[in-house]
Amino acid sequence: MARKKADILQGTLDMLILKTLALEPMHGYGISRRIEQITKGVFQINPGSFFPALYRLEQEGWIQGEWGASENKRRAKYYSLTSAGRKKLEAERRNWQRVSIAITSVLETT
Amino acid sequence: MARKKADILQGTLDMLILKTLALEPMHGYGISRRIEQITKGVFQINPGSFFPALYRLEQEGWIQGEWGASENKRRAKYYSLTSAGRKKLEAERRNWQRVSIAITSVLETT
DNA sequence: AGGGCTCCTATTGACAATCTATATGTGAAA
DNA sequence: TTTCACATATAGATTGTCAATAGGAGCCCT
Repeated sequence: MARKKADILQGTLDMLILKTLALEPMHGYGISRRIEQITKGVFQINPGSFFPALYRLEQEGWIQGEWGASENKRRAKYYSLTSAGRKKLEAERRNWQRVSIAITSVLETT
Repeated sequence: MARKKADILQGTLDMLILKTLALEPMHGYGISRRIEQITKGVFQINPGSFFPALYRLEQEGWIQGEWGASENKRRAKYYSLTSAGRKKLEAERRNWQRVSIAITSVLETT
């Protein structure tokens, strides 16, 4: 049985989380659901990938979390983008442009 | 010291190699130089990534190699795309479309 | 003849980001 | 009281990159 293809392009998850938080602060579960919705299910967010990513981003100082309560009255950790995170997002976005253009140029070579 | 950003988006190298071989059979070194040229140096092909990738692709039956001599009379292994490889390339290409559209849709959400 | 350059293939070991699988708790609804 | 959606989290395996290193062989220059 051939192994399933990765859901998420390695390295892009961080950017997607940062971008989602650039719109508004949100708790982890909410971020993941939002990404799934916007991508129409193309990305299935796996908690085993997602929480380490959140942790990573907080460690780097790009987001910061604070415990609170969700709309459904459950305990939830709300994350918001720091100003360093905003810069990081811009850098990631530029890099994505560069890379996706490069890939496209190879694919379109005749 | 922050770790250097990956040159290549993980998972896309295989597609780039398949696409390059879809144009014409070529030896490994030639493939890597060609990708670097087309991407204007955005992708720096690392032999430590590249040769394992070639090996992988041959194992899967998507390309096949044959020893020969290069234009410069050096020993070189020429690879060509198999018909299974052609199908694989199409699948990878479709997947890339899906994924890059999904990422773009997140980045453009306001 | 010797040195250095480009061509061409290759391996080793480390590492980071993903995956699968599993775990725990809580509020609301049936 | 059972079930479901919400919400966070960890352990262990896998995989594809990376950095570093290696070496032979043809060509050119002195």
